[in-house]
Amino acid sequence: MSRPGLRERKKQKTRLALIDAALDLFAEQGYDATTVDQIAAAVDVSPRTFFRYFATKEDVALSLDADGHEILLAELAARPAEEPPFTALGRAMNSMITILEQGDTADRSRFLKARELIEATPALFAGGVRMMMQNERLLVAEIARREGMSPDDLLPHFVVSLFTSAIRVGLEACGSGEINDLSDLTRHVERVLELAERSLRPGWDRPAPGDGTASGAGPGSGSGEGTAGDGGAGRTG
Amino acid sequence: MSRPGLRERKKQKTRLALIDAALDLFAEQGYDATTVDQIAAAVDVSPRTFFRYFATKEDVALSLDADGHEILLAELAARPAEEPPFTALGRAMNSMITILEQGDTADRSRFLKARELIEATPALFAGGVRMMMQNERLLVAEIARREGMSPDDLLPHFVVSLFTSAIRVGLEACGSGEINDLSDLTRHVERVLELAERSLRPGWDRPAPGDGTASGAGPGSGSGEGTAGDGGAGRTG
DNA sequence: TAATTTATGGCAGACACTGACAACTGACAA
DNA sequence: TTGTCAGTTGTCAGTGTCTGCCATAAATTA
Repeated sequence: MSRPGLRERKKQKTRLALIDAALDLFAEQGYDATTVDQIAAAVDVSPRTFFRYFATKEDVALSLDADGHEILLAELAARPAEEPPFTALGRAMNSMITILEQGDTADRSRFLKARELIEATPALFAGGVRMMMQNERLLVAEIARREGMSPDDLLPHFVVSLFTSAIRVGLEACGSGEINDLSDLTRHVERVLELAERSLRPGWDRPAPGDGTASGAGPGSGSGEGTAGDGGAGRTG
Repeated sequence: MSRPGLRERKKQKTRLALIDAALDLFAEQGYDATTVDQIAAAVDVSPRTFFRYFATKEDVALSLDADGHEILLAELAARPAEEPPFTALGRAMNSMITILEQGDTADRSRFLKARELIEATPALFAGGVRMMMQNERLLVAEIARREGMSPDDLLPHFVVSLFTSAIRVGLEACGSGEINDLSDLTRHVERVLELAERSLRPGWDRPAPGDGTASGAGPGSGSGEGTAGDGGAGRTG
C-alpha cells in the first residue's frame, strides 16, 4: 500500500480545491454569473490549468456525480447473478450510497452541495441527465450480460430506463432543501424504489422462461418482496 | 380563417430554411464541425439573425421535437378524465404521431431526419433529454390535476417518469436506421408501451382508494383491476 | 547530479452568443 | 398614395468557453 506519490497527491488536492471553489462561487453568484477565470483565480491556478482538470465548466460540478455513477456500475457488476435485474440495480444503488457515507465529512457535504446545485440549476441538471444517459448504456450492457441477452433486446433497456427514472425522481428531493444528510437521500430513493416494486408484476424484469424474445408476463419468480430494503450490505470493491 | 400575412409567412419560411440547411450541414460534416456562420450563410442571413430564430445552435435541430412536446401536452389535456394516467399518456402520444403524419411530406421527412440526427449526436441527444425533462414537469402537473393530487406527490412523478422512459426507449430505434417512416416509429413506441403495460400491476397508476398520500409504506397489494390494461390500441382520429 | 517525464502558465485564436444602434420592410390608416 | 409605426434585419464590438502550441518548472528515475 504505498502512498500515491507527491505528484499524484498534489493533483488530487488541486482537483478538490477547484471543485470546492467552484461550488462556493456557484452557490454565491449563480452558475452562469461565475466565470472559469474566477474559479481558477480562487485556487491560484491559470484558467488553462482548470481545463486540464475538467473538460468543461459544468464538469466541475458534475464530477462527483460521475464518480457515483462509476461506483454504481462497479457495485452492479459485483452483485450475484441470481438476483433479478431490478433487484440487483436497487442493491447496487444502496451500496453506492453506503460507500459515499464512509467518506470524509467534507466529502459528504461536498457531494450534497453539488447535488443541490445540480438540481437547482437547469444547465447543470441537463448535464447531469446527459451523464446519466451515457451511464445507462453501460448499465444496459451489464444487465444484458448478466441475463445472457443481447444488448439490443428491449427488456434490459426498459428495465434500466425504468430504474434510472425512479432514481431521478428520488434525487429530485435534493432540489427542495429537504435533504440535509446522505441518509435522508437514501430514504427518499428507497421510497421511490419501493413504489416501483409495488407497481410492477413479479418477474417483470426477467424474460419469461422458454421465451426467446423480451416479453411475457411470466410466473412470479424472484423479485417479488422488499428487494430494495437492505440498506447496509456495505460491500467495498 | 385569414392567412397569416406576408410578414409572418416570411418568418416561417426563414425558420424552415434555417432548419433544413442546418440539418443538411449537420448530416454532411457533423454537428460540431458545422458553425452557425455556415448555416446562416447557406440561407443568406446574418449569423445574428440565426440567433433571433434559435436561442442556441442545438435548438435548430431540437425545435421540431419541441413542437412535438407541445402537441403531446395539448393532446393529454384533451383526454377524458376517466382514463387512467398512463393510458391517457399513451393515447396522447398516439394522437401526437397521428398529427405529425398529417403534415406535408417535407415536414415528415424533416422530422425523421432531425430525430435520426439527435439520436446519433451525443450533444443533441443530451439537449433532447433536457427538453423532455422540462416537459416532464408540465406533464406531471397535468396528471396531478386530472387525478386531484398535489404536483408534489410521488405517484404522478413516477407515472410520468416511467412513461417518458418508455418513450425514450421507443425513440432509440431512430438511431439505428430501422425507421424509414413515421408508422415505423409508431410501431416501435407501441411495442414498448405494451411491454410497460404487461409489466405493471393493474391500477398501479392511480392512488389506492382510501389512501390519501401516494407514498407511505402502505398496504401491500394493488387496488382494483384492469384499469390500465388495454394495450396500445387507442388511436384517435 | 543528470536525464526524463509530467504539470503548468502564457498566448493566440476559433467559435457560441449578446447588446446596441442604424437601416430596411411590411402593416395600416388618413 | 403617402406617412407613420412596429417588427425584422445587418453590422459591429465585446464577453466567455474551450483548444493548440511552446517554453518553463517541478517531480521522478537512473
